Order: sequence, then structure tokens, then C-alpha cells
Amino acid sequence: MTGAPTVADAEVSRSLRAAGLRVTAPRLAIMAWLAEHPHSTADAIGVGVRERLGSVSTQAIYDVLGVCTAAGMLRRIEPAGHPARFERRVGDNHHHLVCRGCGHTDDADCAVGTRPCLTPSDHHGFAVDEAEVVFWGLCPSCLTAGEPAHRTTNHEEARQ
Amino acid sequence: MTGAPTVADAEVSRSLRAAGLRVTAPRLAIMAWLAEHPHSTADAIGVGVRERLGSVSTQAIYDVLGVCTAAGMLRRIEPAGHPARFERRVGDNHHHLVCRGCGHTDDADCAVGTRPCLTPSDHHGFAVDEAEVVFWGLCPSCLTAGEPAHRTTNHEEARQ
DNA sequence: CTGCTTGACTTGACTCATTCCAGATAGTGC
DNA sequence: GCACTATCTGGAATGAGTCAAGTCAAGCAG
Repeated sequence: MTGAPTVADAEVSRSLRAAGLRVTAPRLAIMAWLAEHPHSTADAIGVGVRERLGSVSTQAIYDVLGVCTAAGMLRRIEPAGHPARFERRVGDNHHHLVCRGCGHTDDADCAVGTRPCLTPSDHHGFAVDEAEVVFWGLCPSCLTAGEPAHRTTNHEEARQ
Repeated sequence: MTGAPTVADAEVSRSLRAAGLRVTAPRLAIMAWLAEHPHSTADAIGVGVRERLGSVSTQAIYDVLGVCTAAGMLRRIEPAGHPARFERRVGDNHHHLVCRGCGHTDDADCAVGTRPCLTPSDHHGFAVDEAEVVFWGLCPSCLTAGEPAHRTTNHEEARQ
């Protein structure tokens, strides 16, 4: 939470170097933020990171997210109609629950054993390399609220 | 293809009236276009419809698509990183193959019988009402092209 | 420790899909 | 045929994300 280096930071540094990337304050801060707040939007990450580092350009946020996603350190989720979200849980192919109301996103391990849907019956000649599953519904708070009351971009994300 | 009313038009008119919607030229033209060109983008639909009717505002396109989607006559697909696409095949919950290169979309019936993934193992309190499955890969033409050569928005869509 | 090289960050303009607004037009029920 | 109002037109605006040019600093060689 403070700006002090942590054990987690050291781990991130190692991953960054392993990927041939430089270790910079914005990168450490973004990865640290995502460790605490998975499924954050680029915008929410920007807010969180600026709280720690003072000022970071939006462009830097997008750049870091793009580079780390390309390096396989992050996974990008883009629910239809909502801005992209990022998470550090990579490698397994777990899926996601997305709230139609507020866009809140949660992990969902696949129901039917391992990768149940990775083989469509008719692939039309496509070379399929990934099956993405999104479960749409309403999150607990939107359910109790009846109406999706907190449609604000990501207040609750920032403190989730 | 011509502007002449067809049997299909009559069917669409019925559905529109059943939904309490007015029957207008843009609506018939859009539904007719989608019958021949499923998975078209709003933009491609606009081009196609203007070829038949002369001039239709972008706004009308989006309005018709929105209204018909709300009425359950159309289904909207929004692959991450690509503009939304629309199709008339509704009611069944089939899934989609999306090309990472050109965005070309095709239908895929789910491999594991009916709605295999509709029950995530851990729903985190979400009230899930739909499971959306997208198979990502490369379409035949992008495969043979090696590189996704035809990245143009939707030329090939318009003549698919 | 110092200076250099090149990858990373800043700033600001821009694209693209989509939506909002106000006013004109044209389906539908009477 | 007429009135009512849903629907369409045109133009401007929004929000997420990208591009480009220039400045800065991480990390290596000396």
C-alpha cells in the first residue's frame, strides 16, 4: 500500500527482467495494484497507481498493460459493452462472471472438467486456439439493489 | 436484392407488428440484409442498406438494430476488439467462431449437447442468465494468407 | 562512478464505434 | 383523410483506446 518495495515487487521485477523488460515504478505499481484489485479497468488502475506514485500518464498505463499482456504476465478481459479489464491470473483457462449492471467481474472455474467447450462441433475451417466463456448475470449488489444503482464507472472497483 | 417486397418481408412485418413496432423501409431492408449476410457490423449493414434504399442515416441503423435486439428479433455479438455484429438467429444458444485477424464471425453449435457451460462451479452469488462462448482463432482466408492481410474494416463482410 | 544507448514515459492530437439531441417525416388507428 | 407520435435525419458529442514525436531514465560498458 505504501510506496516501499515489497517481496511481491521483487517477484514482479524478476518476471519483467525474464521477459526482457525494464523494471520501472509504473510497472511495479500497476502489477501491485492488480494483485490487490484483479479485474480492474485501465481507468481504475490509473486512479490507483496515481495514488501511489503521484502522476502517471494514461498512455503509460495502456503501454504497461499492453506490454505485460503481450509478455503473458497479464490477461485482458473485454466484456461486451464494458471497458477492458485486466488480471494477473494467467496460464489456466478459467472463465468469468460479468455483471450486466455494474460490469463487476469475478473468476469462475469451468464447470465441466477441463476446457469443456474447446472443441466446437463444426469449426468451419477455423484454427481455434482459445475458447472464451463469459457468464452474464447480476452481481449480488445489483441483485439486492433491484436496479443497477451504482452505474458509476468503477468506484466500487477501486475499493473492492 | 431489388427493392420489391418479398415473402420474407411479410414475415418480418408480422414480427415487427407483433412486437408493437412500426413497419418501415429501413427496418425491412436491415432485416433482409441480415438474412443474407449474418454477422454483419453496423457499418456493413449501413453500406448494404444504402445500396437498396438510397440513403439511410447511421442513426437509423443503430436505432433499428437496438430496437430489434431489444424485441428479441436480433442478437448482438460483440467480440473483444471488434465492432458489434448482428444476426437473426436467435432463440437457440449457439456460439461463435471469431477470427483474430479479420474479425470474421461464424456460427458454432456447442460441442457438449445443450448449454454445457451454463453452470459455473462457483457463481460468487451472481444470478447467471446466460453463458456466452467465443472460440478465438484464425479463419480459413487469414490462415492461408499467413498474415491477416485484409484488415480493412469489413470489405469482405459486405460481400461475404 | 560516469556516460551512453535504447526502452519507457509524457503530452497532445486523433480515430472509431456508438450515443445524444432537436427537429422533420411518415406509419397507423380512427 | 387526419392526427398522433414513433421513427428517421443531420450534426455534434462521448468514451475507450491508439498514434506520433519528443523527453527521460534503467541498466550496461568502460
